[in-house]
Amino acid sequence: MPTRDSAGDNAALTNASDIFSLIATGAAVSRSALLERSGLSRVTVTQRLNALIAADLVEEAAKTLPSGGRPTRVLAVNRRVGHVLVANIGEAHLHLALMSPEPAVIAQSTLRYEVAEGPAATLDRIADGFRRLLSDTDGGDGMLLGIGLSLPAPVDYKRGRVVGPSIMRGWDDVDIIGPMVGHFGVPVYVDNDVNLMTLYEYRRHFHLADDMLFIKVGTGIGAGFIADGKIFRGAHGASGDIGHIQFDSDDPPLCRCGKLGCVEARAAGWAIARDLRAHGFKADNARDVIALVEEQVPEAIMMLRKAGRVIGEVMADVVSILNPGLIVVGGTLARGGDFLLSGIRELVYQRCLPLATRELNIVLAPPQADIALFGAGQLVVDNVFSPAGAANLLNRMVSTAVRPDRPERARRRMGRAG
Amino acid sequence: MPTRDSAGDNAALTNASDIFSLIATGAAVSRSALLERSGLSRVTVTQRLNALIAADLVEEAAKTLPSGGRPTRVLAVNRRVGHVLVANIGEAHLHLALMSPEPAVIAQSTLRYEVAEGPAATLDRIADGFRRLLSDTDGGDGMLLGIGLSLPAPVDYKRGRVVGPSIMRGWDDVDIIGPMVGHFGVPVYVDNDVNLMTLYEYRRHFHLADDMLFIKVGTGIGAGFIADGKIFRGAHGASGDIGHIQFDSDDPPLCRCGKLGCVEARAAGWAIARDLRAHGFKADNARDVIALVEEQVPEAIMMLRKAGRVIGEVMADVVSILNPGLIVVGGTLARGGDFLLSGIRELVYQRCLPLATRELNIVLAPPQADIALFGAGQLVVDNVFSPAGAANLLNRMVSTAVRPDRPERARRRMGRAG
DNA sequence: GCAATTTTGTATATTTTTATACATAATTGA
DNA sequence: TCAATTATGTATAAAAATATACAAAATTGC
Repeated sequence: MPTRDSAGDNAALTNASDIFSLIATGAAVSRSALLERSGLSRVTVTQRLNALIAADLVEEAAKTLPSGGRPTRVLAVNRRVGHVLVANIGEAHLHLALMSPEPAVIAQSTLRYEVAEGPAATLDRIADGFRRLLSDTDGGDGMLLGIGLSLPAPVDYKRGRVVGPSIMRGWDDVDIIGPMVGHFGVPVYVDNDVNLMTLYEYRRHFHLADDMLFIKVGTGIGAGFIADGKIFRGAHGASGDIGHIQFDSDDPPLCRCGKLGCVEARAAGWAIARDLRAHGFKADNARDVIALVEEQVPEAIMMLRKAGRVIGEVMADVVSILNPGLIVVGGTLARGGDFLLSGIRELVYQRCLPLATRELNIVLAPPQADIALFGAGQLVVDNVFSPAGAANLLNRMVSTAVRPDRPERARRRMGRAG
Repeated sequence: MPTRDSAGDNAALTNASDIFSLIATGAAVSRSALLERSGLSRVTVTQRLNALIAADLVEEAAKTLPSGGRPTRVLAVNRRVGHVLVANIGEAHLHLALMSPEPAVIAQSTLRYEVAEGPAATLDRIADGFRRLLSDTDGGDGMLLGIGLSLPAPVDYKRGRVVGPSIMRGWDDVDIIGPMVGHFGVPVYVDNDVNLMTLYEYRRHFHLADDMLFIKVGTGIGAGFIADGKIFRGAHGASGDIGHIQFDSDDPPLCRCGKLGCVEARAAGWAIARDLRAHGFKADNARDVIALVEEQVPEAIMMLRKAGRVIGEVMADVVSILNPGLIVVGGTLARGGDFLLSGIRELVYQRCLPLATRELNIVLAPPQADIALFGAGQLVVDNVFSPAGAANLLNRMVSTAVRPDRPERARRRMGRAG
């Protein structure tokens, strides 16, 4: 049986991971909520909470909640408990960031690269960039909690690998997690960029809903889905591939995937840009299309409205299949606002039975940059603060003796209870 | 602090609900697995397990597993621990059954009724029928664990109510659970029949898969979906409504729902029967269609193949959206075998990208009657044996002092350990 | 036939948790 | 102003769980 003092405090700390997780995930932010959610006795909750407070992992917020008697003290994870590293791997850029657990950007950098460099070299550049971010910020507060990577390709989440040929040439079935864990020795998570956008929109803006369908309409078209509060990924990480659903029409356009009549070939940014070029306009991508719409160019507006109806057509099928209560539309073309949304709504309300649509909300995502990057941060935090992740994290903390920075006077403020 | 003996045994029993749940759900069926899954110490596991064995809730199977040393003893819930009551409410029949927890039928009965009788009268008839089943079998072993009801309409599972106008006229937003709980005082679960079919097919035949899409092709067409081992129901219980997805064609047929061109209007049993009648054949429903197919009537075969392609068309969209690893086709028309399946496969493999289909299995459900009824039984058992359900169940058992029947000599075989 | 291995049984000391109790703090409303 | 209410703090006895240890059972393989 280990003697008291440092080893004893460490045992108390690792024993408190369940309380830490409840606070860190927001599932319980007061002593009474901890009592209720943990199933432990009041004395044990106090003992474990005191261990977390003594270690500066948890703090009592200045905020209290009125209760009719003594006010309830709100608890929160110390924001200096640690940080996460995230990267959004695009087709031409690597966007890296060091973030606090909110997640909020502490520092960031953007590197140009080419897919042809291949995954090994790219992951090394990302690792180098991460190290530079850490050294530039003097290592940030506390410890590195984990790393998140976003990719514009289908990802088998469990295996942490890109699945199938995709625009990320050379990345198919490549181990991404292994090298990154080798570099930093922390948990690493990889996911598809639309899934990460979906996660972030949900957690930041729509977390009160049980489920949410997110449609990303930009250069390409994709969807992410939250079911019972969690991302739904499908058997191989390829769910939400609505851009390549085809439907018949006269003279169906050829898609980049090689099939005829795909939704993407009709309504994606690149397809609208193509049609605008055919009308003599200068447009290469979704951003150019939106610029023309914002200039009130009638042809651009007409094509965006038409794209809305095409997207609405496939949305109607999705609504029949998934029965979502909320649809959020984001991505570059979403900046077209009601020009896009009205077409989506028209087809969805026209095609679906009333049962599926009478309580369905279709809204635009709030404008914000780098959503996939923030989604990667959110993914890391969600995993690291989960019950299993918290146990692992506290074990890591006691074994490396790294605690959040804390002034001398605060050290060991609380003795062991009971 | 309660004194020992009866009260002490009861506390030991309710304290053992977590162990009971692990065994009952099959998550752990040996002492070492219980040790690993419960997180408790070996002595505590033994103490709680002994309490369950003493109460005849759990038994050591004759079966053992070789381990290289002393063989591992397999544990199982005593099948006399209790029973469940289930009802499949159809459009013209009520099919009731008393089942053991496997679930397996102990006794059953079928009653004719009319939807127009309304929910209150119908639920009373079901309650009467349930009481008759109980009295005919002398109450069955142990206690009544719970009740499950299957309905051919969208069901908001959390609220236990039919949602929206449906073929169950008069049932919209009616409280079904309340009256049934009032009658029997046990947990009651209500779900859509296709969801229950999906659950049963999954748990009985395909439980090793992470996800499964089930298509019921009969009089109507509907789908159920298992994601991460659980039924996915959508925001209002209306997911899987693929029968009313429309797609364009010349002269689209009118559906029963009032829209034009629905999948159901083209490929459901009633639609094929309509087309066969137009060709002079005598056919009213899916069963009649299959009878003609089994007689090798060319027109019936041609229409079934065509229905397969229509269903395949919509399945292709579903595959793009959900990325399932497995599709199971059931319902009356599934008895058409490859006449139906070949069309489904043709369109799915043709329409979807290789990533979505290269590891996709499309199979027929094994032929079995009353799948929705068994699904209702499975739903009850899954809930009652869950960690929370098991805690509730053991509390109910100690408060009513009802235990599985047990001979005198086996009583209190094990004293309290430690 | 027997040693090694793995599972299961039982006992006891130590640690942890819970139950119970008394007390203080900080509102809230009459 | 003060009693009532709710949250939080602290202490102690009792109960539960864990760690540790020794032993027996039932294979398995040489």
